[in-house]
Amino acid sequence: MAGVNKVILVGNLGQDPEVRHLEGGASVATFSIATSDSYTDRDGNRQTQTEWHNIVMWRGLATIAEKYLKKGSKVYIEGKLQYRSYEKDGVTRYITDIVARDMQMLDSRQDGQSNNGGYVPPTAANAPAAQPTSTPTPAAATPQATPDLSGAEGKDDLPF
Amino acid sequence: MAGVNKVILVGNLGQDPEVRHLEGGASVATFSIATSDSYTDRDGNRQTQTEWHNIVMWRGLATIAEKYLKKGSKVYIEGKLQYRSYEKDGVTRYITDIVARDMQMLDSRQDGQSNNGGYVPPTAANAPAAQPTSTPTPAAATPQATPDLSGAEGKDDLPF
Amino acid sequence: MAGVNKVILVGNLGQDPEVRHLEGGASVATFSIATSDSYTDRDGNRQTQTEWHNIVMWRGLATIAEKYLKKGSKVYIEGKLQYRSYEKDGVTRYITDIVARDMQMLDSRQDGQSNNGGYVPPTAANAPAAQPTSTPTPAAATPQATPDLSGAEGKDDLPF
Amino acid sequence: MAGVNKVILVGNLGQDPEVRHLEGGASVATFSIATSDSYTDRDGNRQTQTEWHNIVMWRGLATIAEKYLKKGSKVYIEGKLQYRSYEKDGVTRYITDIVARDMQMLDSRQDGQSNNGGYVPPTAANAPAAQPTSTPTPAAATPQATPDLSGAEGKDDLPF
DNA sequence: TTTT
DNA sequence: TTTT
Repeated sequence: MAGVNKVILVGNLGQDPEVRHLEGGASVATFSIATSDSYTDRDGNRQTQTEWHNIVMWRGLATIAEKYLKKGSKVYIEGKLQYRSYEKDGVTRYITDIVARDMQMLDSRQDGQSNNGGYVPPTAANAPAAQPTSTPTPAAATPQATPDLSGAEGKDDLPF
Repeated sequence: MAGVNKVILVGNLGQDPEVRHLEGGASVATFSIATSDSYTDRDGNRQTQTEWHNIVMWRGLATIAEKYLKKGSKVYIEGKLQYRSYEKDGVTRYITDIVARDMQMLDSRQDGQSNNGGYVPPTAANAPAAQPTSTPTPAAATPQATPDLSGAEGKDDLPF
Repeated sequence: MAGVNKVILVGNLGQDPEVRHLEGGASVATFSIATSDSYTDRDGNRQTQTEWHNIVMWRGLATIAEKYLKKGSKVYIEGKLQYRSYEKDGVTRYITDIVARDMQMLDSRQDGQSNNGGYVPPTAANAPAAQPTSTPTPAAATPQATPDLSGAEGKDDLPF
Repeated sequence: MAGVNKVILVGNLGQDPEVRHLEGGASVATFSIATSDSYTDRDGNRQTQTEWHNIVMWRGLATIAEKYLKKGSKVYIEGKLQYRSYEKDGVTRYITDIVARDMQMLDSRQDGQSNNGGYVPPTAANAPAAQPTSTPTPAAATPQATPDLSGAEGKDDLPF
């Protein structure tokens, strides 16, 4: 009954999002993004450490991910940490997911065009806050990640 | 057409929240909180710099602020920066607000009790996520701050 | 003597950074960046509200800003809120700055190249964490603050 | 070669910090903190989901953790995600750590006093930002977590 | 394993 | 104007 659990990432997708459409109508997108840290070690050498984060997006965000994200895309993601485990071959595996609730595409529109040769609808490509537009319909659960009512932030305010 | 505008604060209220109930039914709470920074100046002296932030809470968050926050309360606030200006005596004044969308009370219940001698209803005192419970009905505007449907996060999800 | 004062922004520069080199050897870069919020008003019309943030960068960050940022550049900025005022014509003006302590350039290198025709040194352009290299002596810190309780964000999902 | 990897948590320690003093002189504190999420399930029942986060603190932060944190303490933590793995019984185990670079104690001094009956030195108790005091010298690594140059925040600011 |  |  307490707490703040917030993750903020900016990184690039390691592969195209994998999207599953659940029975209840909800969809989930999963993919990983890399963030890198540079530092100078005790010998004065420049080192880079890369971390790969498992991202999970539900519903509206999943739809946007499916449409607009692909391997290499740079994104801003805000979400929360969620830990889960499962049994496999008698061994328990532990997984850490970042369940997104806000996402921003950080590739310039030009890049998108030059990269995939396709036309990217301005409204979508520019979509400032890629948050679920569809209602967070309580969806079918899946064994691996929990539904998020994602993308609530900001979408709601009226300026006056 | 894009962007992230996020503020995260932990500080103490400088005064009791001031709450206004608007015609449309919405309410707004305003107050300021202090955050302090310490650093050592070039003369080796310890210095503290305190910043006072204007907080604006709408609807459900305003109600919670009215009920549970008071001068001295320590809070965690997540929100966004919003700038506004108004004319007064022929001079334009500029104001910066942090419009909250999530709030956490950081005073222990014991403290509350010892401070005000009153009983704090567990359900309320414990309110884990002090987010607006009332629906973010687009509310009546005010000349000075824009309504935020604040506290949207998380409030929406159903786990399945 | 306590607190968290953190701002996270992703936006585009409204103009080239203005850099001043101070007597002591330090330099400061200032510029503004825009973040936009979209929402649907009560008439169902799509509205956008743009906020312009004053950014201040010191020392190493100022140098990087001077070299690599220009009007239109997209950046991630982490910093803190700082308020100041000054007298002008007998009127006190209030200013809100975001003093950066981390910056990330979010334009693809290709973009940079095509935009300014210049070669962007990989080490700099890629610099993952453009943080001040020079440093005011980190001083002794010690901790502690007050009560707490709360529990807000993300309170929503279920793991399966 | 770029990225943001940031975690912000507010939660309570599940046990006293475990501190190890390494040969090189550095120390590491590890402990876990809980954050909880509440939501209403489809049957209208209030549910809580708790996540346990592994926290790693180096050097100065470790020292502060050792001195001031204990089971039940409420803290604000800012850090980064770091993944590691190790072999055990022929099975590879994966661990996710949050390497802290800023920490704030959120328990009131009064609470601390009543809890442990001890006197909390004001200078220490008041320390606003519990950041590593020791220089971020790339330190001896340990098999399980990489050194963090933690405690960068604020180190650069000049108030003017 | 914590908190409320 | 708060906190420590």
